Amino acid sequence: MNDSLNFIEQIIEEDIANGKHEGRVLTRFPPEPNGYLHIGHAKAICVSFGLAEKYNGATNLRFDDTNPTTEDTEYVESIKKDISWLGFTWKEELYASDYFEKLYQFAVTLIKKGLAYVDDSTPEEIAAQKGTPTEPGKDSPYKSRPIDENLDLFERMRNGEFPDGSRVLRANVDMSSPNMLMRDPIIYRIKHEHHHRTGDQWCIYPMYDFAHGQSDSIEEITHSLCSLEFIHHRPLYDWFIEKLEIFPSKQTEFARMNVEYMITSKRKLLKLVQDGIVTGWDDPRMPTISGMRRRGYPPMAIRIFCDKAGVAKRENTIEINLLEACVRDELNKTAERTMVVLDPVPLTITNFLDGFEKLSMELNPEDPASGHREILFSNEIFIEREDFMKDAPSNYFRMKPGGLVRLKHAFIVECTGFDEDENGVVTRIYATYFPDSRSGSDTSGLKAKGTIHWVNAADAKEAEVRIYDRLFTHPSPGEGVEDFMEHVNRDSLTEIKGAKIDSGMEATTSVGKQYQFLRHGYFAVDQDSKPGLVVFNKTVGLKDSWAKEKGKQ
RNA sequence: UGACCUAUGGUGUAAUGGUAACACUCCGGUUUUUGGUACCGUCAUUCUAGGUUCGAGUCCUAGUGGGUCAACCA
Repeated sequence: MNDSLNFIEQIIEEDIANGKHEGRVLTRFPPEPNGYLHIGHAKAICVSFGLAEKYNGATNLRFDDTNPTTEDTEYVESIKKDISWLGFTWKEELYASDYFEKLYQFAVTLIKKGLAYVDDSTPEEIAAQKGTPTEPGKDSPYKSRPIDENLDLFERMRNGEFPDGSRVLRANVDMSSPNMLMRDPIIYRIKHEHHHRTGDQWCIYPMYDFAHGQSDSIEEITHSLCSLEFIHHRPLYDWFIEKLEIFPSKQTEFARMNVEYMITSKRKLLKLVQDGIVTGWDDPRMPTISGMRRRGYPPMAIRIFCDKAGVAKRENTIEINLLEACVRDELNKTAERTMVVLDPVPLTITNFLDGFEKLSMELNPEDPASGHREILFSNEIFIEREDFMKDAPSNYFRMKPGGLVRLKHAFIVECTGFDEDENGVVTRIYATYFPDSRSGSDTSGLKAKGTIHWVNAADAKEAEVRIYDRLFTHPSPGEGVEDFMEHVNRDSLTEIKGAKIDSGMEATTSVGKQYQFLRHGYFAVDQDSKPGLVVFNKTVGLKDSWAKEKGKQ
């Protein structure tokens, strides 16, 4: 594989070489249970779980549930499902809320050391004290409150004696620091709110900065990997660990992955759902893990994609075609082949008389072990409307009057004519077949430049096929416009009702099963399928060099 | 009038002071009973200017561009 190391791997290998933490590697994935996981989370998961896996370590799944206002158990299950689906296993399932008592004691320790104080200032006053990035802050009038008073007040905060917002606990750091986060950050706030796990046990809750690093430390996380925007938090992360004299977890930041035509903002994703642009969080067009799963992206393709995108510290936007290339690559190896006609036009084989012929179709030419399936051929079949042209250019290798074409897995046929309606729309095509040109035992000596797929009319079933285009018309949705909704592609879904599949194939379908529709692309069976009507989602198309050729004219 | 992060083909990632490499895209070609797959080929004066060095993408200095930081969110 690739023997060069990314910068985090270099750090880890150096730590191992130095015998740090006895060479142990323990990472964590810390989602907040307030939404669904998306492609950006997939990247974070692949980095934290992947690195631990690589260095014989482990990863804890820790829900960062310190804000009861927005969080809910409902999300816990979907997050666990998504991580498992990606193929990762966590060592322990943990919750920051498990540490509320410990965290409270940490805060008491800080107060006793004169490193935290209760502040009675209003939110507006605190904001004013903070200053701006270019101007230093000013000390709060409560900064020098005596330790005993702080201890008493903090305990009374816990006991519920004060209303929401009336007081906070602040770390006593440095209001003149150039790093805004070091300007006496709030570490506890009062919220008389029901928590999804601790119920009404608490009415004060720790802030991110006073929960995350300490949770890492409690679990003895060796490498706490997060995205670049947390880099300013690191001095504070280290400050708490130093002052509390607890296990020295280390935070390392890497750039989050952006993908063309995708958004990962929770607020924007929610807007798409609420406005009915998509049918839900798991709509196959959504960049959520559940959406990609429904669309038919194999988990391994997503993992390989994240891996190929790499790990570094600069802003990046990965091309969507890398993701699609990974999906095709995976599906090419695993998807069962089948012939499906999306836009059917009947073809009559005029010299094939009554009855039918049994033919054998390989399930996957990339995997000889996959075997074969029997299909029927008769004098009445459907072919793809776009596989026939009345007046075709010489570089068109498909069916055209007087031309030869191979019917995949069957025979070479010669087009002898066609019917059309008053609008010039072709309603039926006629051809003769060459009995000695049967696939696998062709002795005809004929050469057909093109091969097209077909479905036998007598046993054809109708299916619904949903074709997806990008959800946005711009690779960076929202860029250069006031509202990202201006870049929504209002035509991202095409529903095809009368596609033709053969009954033998229909019998093999089950929700989630992936197929390659020959010459079209990869499709997955959708959960909306009903008895008698299979619904497919188009996962991704095959590369189409004919479309490219046509586009040149 | 600040601090921090960052700068290598179209995109992303390597090269750890010694011939700028790999993947995807693009373009061209070979093979092909999927216009798929597979395979081959083309595509870069490493942001700028100085400096250190026999030698700099890499180290130093200054500039420039991009990003982040002023939630009782995470």
